[in-house]
Amino acid sequence: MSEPREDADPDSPEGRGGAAAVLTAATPGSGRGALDRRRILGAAVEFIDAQGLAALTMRRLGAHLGVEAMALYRYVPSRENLLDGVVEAVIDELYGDPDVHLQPGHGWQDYLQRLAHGVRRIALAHPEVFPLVATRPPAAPWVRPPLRSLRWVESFLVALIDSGFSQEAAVSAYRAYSSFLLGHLLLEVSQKGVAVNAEDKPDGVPAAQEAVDLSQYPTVVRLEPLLSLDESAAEFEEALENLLERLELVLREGRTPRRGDTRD
Amino acid sequence: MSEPREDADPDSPEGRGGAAAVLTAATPGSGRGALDRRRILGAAVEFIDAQGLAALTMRRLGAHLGVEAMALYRYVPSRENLLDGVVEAVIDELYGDPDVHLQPGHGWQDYLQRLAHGVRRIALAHPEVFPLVATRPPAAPWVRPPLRSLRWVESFLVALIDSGFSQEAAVSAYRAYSSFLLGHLLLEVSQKGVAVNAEDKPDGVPAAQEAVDLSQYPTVVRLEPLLSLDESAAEFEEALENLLERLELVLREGRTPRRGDTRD
DNA sequence: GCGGGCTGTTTACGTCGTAAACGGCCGGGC
DNA sequence: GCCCGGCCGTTTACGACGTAAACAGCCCGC
Repeated sequence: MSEPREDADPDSPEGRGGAAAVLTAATPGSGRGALDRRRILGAAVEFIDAQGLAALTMRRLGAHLGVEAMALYRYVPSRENLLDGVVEAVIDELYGDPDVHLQPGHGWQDYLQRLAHGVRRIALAHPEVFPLVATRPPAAPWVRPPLRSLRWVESFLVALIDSGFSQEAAVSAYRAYSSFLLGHLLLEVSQKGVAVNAEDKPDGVPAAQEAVDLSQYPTVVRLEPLLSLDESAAEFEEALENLLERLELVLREGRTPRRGDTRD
Repeated sequence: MSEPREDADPDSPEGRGGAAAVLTAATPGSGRGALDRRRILGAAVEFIDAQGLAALTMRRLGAHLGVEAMALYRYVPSRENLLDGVVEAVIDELYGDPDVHLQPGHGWQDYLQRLAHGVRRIALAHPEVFPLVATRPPAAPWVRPPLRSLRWVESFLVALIDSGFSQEAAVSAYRAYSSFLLGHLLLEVSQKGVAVNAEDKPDGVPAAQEAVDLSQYPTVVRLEPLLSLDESAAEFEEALENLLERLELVLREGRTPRRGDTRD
């Protein structure tokens, strides 16, 4: 494997020893025996990480666990529900991350920073799962991916309100924060996915250029080196800090971050 | 600059007479006959809009066109390729939108505003397709959804560079803009999808509350009315203008929008 | 008039999700 | 000690799916 080596992204899976292994480690000493929902979900995450989402079928997942497909249905009512469980299992890894706290001990900015990086770590650890996190319908319309559990929504809102945000501002911040995380991480993860896919199919000829005609896009051609640079980590940091500054303004001026609307 | 006008969202499908009907209207006078790729893709978009992505199968799409499934394979090599074509067809509606221009006639801010609203209009017109736009692997890793065509990437970069952005700043702006659009629109569209799904299954009992126990989340309960408010349009506007202000700063100060990194 | 190439149909295969019936095993009541 | 009900994984089966391959009607240039 070729390591990209920007200067050691602190959120990259191998870059630190955080969460991201909680589930598979949860198998008790008994080892191979004893199916249960938790073990099935863990195996599904593992399987998707290794083979991709499209490769996950009930039969193959069963085989991966040394069992027939139908055995899974004792613990999982359907494949759809299994996928929901996978999403939940993956975001639940946040609870195992020692750097992310449910309560803000060092201010709301520190809280949001840690939370954002925790989610980013999960996204990078499970790039094939993250699109699922992004697109599965949430429990309620106002629960927004990627923070899909009520417990985190509660935690988020309390943290901000306790820090002096108005209710409206806290809700507004929740929305802005969700959009930011989702957009950045989905793009980052899918960019890596494309790179990987392109890399692991060596079609005989080193570059099987089905390439479209680039001659009509001279600027794209000229900037391709720049476009190809992976600055995900820096961009993420930059955009996150910008968002926090915006929120800081909202907090200090005590206004709802709305403009031009005179209704209230 | 155009006024936001929060009542009557200007990007909602019925709110204006823009694009979004280009493809299906492309059927020539001949009416029902004559299969071709374009007509198949148009029908697929229509089908997904009406029945949802999960309902799209080759057989059903064939039936929708009055034809057997296998007939489609004369024009479309596989279902995967069909989905790629659907994504392309949908974003190509941008070309039919009279409010979106390939070249900036009134400055880069106007250009980016129009482009953003054009994409938003498409997302709202095809909420079931947009997740596909967001998650299908793009042609190259540096082509970022939702602006997935080289022609628009070229247009974007040229517009900004001609307006005085450095090459680095233009690329950086492209990334920030893509993340912003993707995050906001994916969340907006999926929020509406959930609302619609919840609405169109009346399970006998009006509210078939499979509801989790909310008593542990008092803040969520208290803020639910606020959380349920749909302020998508205002949020979009606010975040877009904020992004443009950020870019304006970058442009005026002539610096790459990086902070705290002393390398250059 | 006729033969070849389009175009849509028929048939067929392997895989999928999952319902239903089945069977072995194991622990508690007699 | 024995038996029996419930748990848990297997077997079998069905209809739908994506798609390969063979086929049939039609129309156009010769």
